[in-house]
Amino acid sequence: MARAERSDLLPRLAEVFREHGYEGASLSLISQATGLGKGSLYHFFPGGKEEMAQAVLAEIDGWFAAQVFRPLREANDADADAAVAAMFGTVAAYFRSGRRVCLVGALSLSDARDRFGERLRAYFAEWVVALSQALVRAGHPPETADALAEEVVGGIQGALVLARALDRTEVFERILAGLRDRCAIRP
Amino acid sequence: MARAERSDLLPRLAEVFREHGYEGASLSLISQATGLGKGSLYHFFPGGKEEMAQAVLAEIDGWFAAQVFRPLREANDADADAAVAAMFGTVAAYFRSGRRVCLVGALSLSDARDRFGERLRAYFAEWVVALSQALVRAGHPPETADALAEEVVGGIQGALVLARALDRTEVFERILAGLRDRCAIRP
DNA sequence: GTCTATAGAGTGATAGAC
DNA sequence: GTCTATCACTCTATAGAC
Repeated sequence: MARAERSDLLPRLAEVFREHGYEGASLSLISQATGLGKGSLYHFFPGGKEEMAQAVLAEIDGWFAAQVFRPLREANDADADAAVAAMFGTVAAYFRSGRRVCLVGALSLSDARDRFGERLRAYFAEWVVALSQALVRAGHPPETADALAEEVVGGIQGALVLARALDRTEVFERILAGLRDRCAIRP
Repeated sequence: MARAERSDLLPRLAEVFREHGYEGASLSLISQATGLGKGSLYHFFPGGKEEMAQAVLAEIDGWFAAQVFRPLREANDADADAAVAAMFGTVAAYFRSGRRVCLVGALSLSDARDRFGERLRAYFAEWVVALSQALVRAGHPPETADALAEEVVGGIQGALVLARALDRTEVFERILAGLRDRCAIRP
């Protein structure tokens, strides 16, 4: 039986935090989800629950940097519009059409915001900047691109809230389609 | 010393739930915030913390019904556009430009969603329907009004997430201005 | 006495830290 | 596994209004 590695634990840890939030993710739930005893968990994360959540946030940040932010930044003028369109597909798949919560957004609304403040800020700030730059390269006026990017990134978070409250994934899909439409350049 | 009444407690209770979430709102915090001992709290809310949260949600629902949903529903064709505009002002004031969390939205993302599912669903469903009807009366095509209403109600929730994560109230104001603009009829 | 509101010690269960 | 702290909650006791 192969020994566990810290990086192998992160996806399961992330699911527990997404499903139960920071406070609701008890060590016994985490222990159950990972199959590891408390002793092993403290071996991998000496800082306890806070370090586990920080590691999860760092991994989410890394995934979005590679799969979402970088493609937006690296697109040139010719494929910037396609990169923006691809972002909506990537995001819809990641959030499973609204069935999966955005941990960063959920923590931003929760009591744990102060604990992870800078990480939450950096995630959304990087997303807005990368999207705004891609929108400009796609032909949007620079003076409105920042506001549009904020509206889109916020709109995705709102779509998650609404789809979850109404328990209807179509709402998520429909809002994302509308946002994608607003990013398209009209001749 | 005047005796407390259940209805006097609700605003303070609501603040505790908004600031700490359902799980984070411990009875000792609630006791401290209300100045009441556990005995008094269980006198008013025999069902404990869950009944407290249900009562808070019912009051929030009632406030929005009177201040937001009803004005939208009662507007006639001539003042529907003004009613929609007024909604944005009411909402911005209620959420203190993004400094205050929407308890309904936060619970929808949290572990407590299943506990309050129907209440959360009803709140957003009523908001979307009332707004959509007002948009139609203001002159929007009926076939796109539902989607626009979802985009606006979701957009407000997303604006709260983003403004809180970035810790910038201007982001909330700017997104709401953009949404209000999308509700205006263009000749 | 009854009713309503109050306070808080005490319950077992479970939390996170180690 | 062991630790202490804290959780939601119960229970008893007490106050004054009627």
